[in-house]
Amino acid sequence: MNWPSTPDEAVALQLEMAPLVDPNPPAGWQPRTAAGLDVAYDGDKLCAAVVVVDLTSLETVDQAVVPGVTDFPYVPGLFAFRELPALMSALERLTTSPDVLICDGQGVAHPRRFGLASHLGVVTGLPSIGVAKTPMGRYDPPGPDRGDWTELRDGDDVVGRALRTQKDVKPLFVSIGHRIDLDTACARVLDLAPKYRQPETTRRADQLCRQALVLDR
DNA sequence: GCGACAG
DNA sequence: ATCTTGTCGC
Repeated sequence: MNWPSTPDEAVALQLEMAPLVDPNPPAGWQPRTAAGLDVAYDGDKLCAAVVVVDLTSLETVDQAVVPGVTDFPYVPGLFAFRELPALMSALERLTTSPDVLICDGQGVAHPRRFGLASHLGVVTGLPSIGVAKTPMGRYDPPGPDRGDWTELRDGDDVVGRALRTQKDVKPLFVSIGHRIDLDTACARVLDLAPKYRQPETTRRADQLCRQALVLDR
């Protein structure tokens, strides 16, 4: 199927692609770098940014920003269709391929098990993690300490975790995107968030696309 | 029928 | 997402 032009077509594409999500990590996979992705908006204009970070030192090793326009309106459940094109072109401008994508939104914690992180993962073939600030599902509050977590459920399915990345700070909602397991996904998110609620990847991508949006006008 | 609904 | 000041705390 081609790129959808209506919400109905978008839903159909998600239903068609959801079975392509692979919950198994690549054989012997040991990620050294992680890419954070984010988009900032100004009316119908936007900027997408990707920042690649070394998982051990947390230093930025690569980054890219691209301008664009909003094609798709924001519709809950169809968020990916708004940001995916711009994020893909930003990814194409990196000089090296990151080992895992850290996405600002859900992975399989989604009505059709195919949120932004899963969509990006399947399209790129890269392992991906969904890290959302608000849940799409039900959960009980995790304990107050960094690393505490509870299950995020959609009906009877466990689709992710409510993960506390800092003591007494609102939890993040982590779900697998593609080619990764939930334990590993949460461990890497904690690695990337030693000091703040959000992973360093997301924080830097957020900062980069915002400043690019300003300079571009 | 009514409310809820990633960013 | 974005609109928006000061303020409490490490």
